[in-house]
Amino acid sequence: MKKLPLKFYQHKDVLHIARQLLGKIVVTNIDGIFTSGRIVETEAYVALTDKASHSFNGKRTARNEHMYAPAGTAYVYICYGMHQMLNVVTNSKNIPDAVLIRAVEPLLGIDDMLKRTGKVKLDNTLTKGPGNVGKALGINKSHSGLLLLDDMISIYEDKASKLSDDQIGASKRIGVESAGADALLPYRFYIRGNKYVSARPVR
DNA sequence: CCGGGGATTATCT
DNA sequence: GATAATCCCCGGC
Repeated sequence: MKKLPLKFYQHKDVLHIARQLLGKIVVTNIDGIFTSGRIVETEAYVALTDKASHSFNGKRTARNEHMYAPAGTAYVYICYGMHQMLNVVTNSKNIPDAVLIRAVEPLLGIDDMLKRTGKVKLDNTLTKGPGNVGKALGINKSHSGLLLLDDMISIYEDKASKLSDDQIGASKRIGVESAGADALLPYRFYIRGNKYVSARPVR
């Protein structure tokens, strides 16, 4: 396996990247512990025009600063005071497009992921939903700003698992009701039938 | 299986 | 002081 190149993240269409990230492998190497998972659900946040994005209308604060970093940077923030949310920054420097990693299918280091989450046995709740992804992979806010080509958090291409269009579903995003009309945009992507996907597709 | 509500605190106004 | 890109548990069917 090889890491996704910067060029992958520099694509101008964040929706395209959100779809292409499905099936890719996230690997973390944190405090000497390797864990990994296959991405099965993502959401795109579109620079400037998207009311659901932290960077809507060019908003820029200490929290979302890394959304303005170059493509291929990790943006990690805390949600509801406790959940560490992993995002991939795309497009180019100062264009705050990002993709939220909403769910993965656990691969390596399942025992360590169980320890981190305090769970006793593997089931679909281990890495279902963005808060659980961050917790299981050992990701926290201090990792925001790291380049995904470094070794702490990286994403690999898995040539063995190419997805066809009919394996990919789309829906409105989750938990962004306050974004008004933008909450209805079909910016959420998932692998159909995968049990780690965080919610049922909305019709 | 599904919906409601509490937990918990960084962040922004 | 209010809100939040969530999660878990509980009760009802």
